[in-house]
Amino acid sequence: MEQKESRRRGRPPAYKREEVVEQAQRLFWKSGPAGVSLDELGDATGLHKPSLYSAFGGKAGLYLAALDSYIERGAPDVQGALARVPLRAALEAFFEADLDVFCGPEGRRGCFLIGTAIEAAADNAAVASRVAAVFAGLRRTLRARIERGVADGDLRPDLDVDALTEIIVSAHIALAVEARAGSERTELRRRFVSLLDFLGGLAPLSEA
Amino acid sequence: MEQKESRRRGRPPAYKREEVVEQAQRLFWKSGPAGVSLDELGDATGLHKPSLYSAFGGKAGLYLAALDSYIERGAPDVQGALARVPLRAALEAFFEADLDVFCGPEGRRGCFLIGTAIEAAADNAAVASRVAAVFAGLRRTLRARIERGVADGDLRPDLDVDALTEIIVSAHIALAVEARAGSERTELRRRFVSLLDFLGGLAPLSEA
DNA sequence: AGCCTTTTGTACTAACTGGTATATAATTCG
DNA sequence: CGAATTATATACCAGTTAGTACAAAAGGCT
Repeated sequence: MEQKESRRRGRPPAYKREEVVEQAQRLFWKSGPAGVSLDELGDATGLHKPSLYSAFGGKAGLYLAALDSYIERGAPDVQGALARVPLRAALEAFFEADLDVFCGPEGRRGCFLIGTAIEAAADNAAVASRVAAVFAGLRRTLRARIERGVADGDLRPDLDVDALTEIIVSAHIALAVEARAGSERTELRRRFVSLLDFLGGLAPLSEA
Repeated sequence: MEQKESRRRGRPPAYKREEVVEQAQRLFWKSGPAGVSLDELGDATGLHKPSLYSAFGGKAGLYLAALDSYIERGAPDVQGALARVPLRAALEAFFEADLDVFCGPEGRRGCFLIGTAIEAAADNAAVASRVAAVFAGLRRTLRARIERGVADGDLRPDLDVDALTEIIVSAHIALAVEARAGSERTELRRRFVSLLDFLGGLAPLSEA
């Protein structure tokens, strides 16, 4: 049995860690890790620098926390979207979930990972390994879903699953980049629908 | 007849503008606009800050010059690659030209425009409009080449040219992002070959 | 030569950078 | 209550930032 952690000694923190991370993530997302200062982060989170420093070990640590939060909670819900059937509905939901995040209420800011982590990955091994892991995981998940589509009879069995996976991954990345570049959500939706129509047209993904 | 510009009065500049822009571009490419200081730019270009300032009007102007230089001279030679026949060879050359730039001798730094301009586009209208123009031009060029492929008999005439164009553009963007994220050139080549095989497999792009 | 124009190099500034020392406030434990 | 512990807030630091003032240099023009 796990017993509830006995209350910590000393003065209790005046902030909730997740809220701080969330605000920091918003700033990093908008301006990139290099474009945000500790002062701005302090203003936005309400924390003063010493608290930020003791809680996260500095700007790099705070950015890493924001990245982990994105990976665990903020990123598009791939699993949920891909649970749908048939395959076409799953992929449509996948791309729509992308746009929910990339063109959400905060504006057209693209993907936090693709947009900022790649900037930071060059000189931060911890970031680089997370980026690699996320891409690898996405490929694995998509390929598994497409293979299930073949098993379900949603897809012609003679198509190259790896190539199809790459097409979907590439479209995902391109959506993130073009959202960030300012494309309208409706325009981006038009594109992935056109892609799915194309794939469906040459090897119909059946409706059952 | 144009007569040679009479030599300017005053002390002649001790630098060549293009060389300065080239060095600045190298730095911006590696670390992003926000990650480079005027001091670093001064060191790398050999220019002192007042010269940089009078020639480009500050960091933003220098970045814009680097971006324009990339668009005009540094970016992959799309026209040259797409001049080949048949269509498959043209697209192969197009992606190979991408990799020449994205994974060139300077390392895996991706696409200058996709990697850095998107960071800067958010708060710089001049950058945003260039990014939009480049993407639009690339789409136009690719679509025209694919249409020619249909006319040449390289491609089944019933396929959706717009969707095909988007697949190629998406692959181009994804190559840039993944190169930046650290993927090996051979791995990236494997991907676009697999994509072209896939497209060729379902609607053979004839060899003649 | 001597004047004009333009670039160069040094030195400077005021603001900002990430990070920290220190004193104080809030809480638990005894 | 008082001691121990943890967090907060202010003030500070040394280094860096983008940008500038100014005098000297280098060329053309007459």
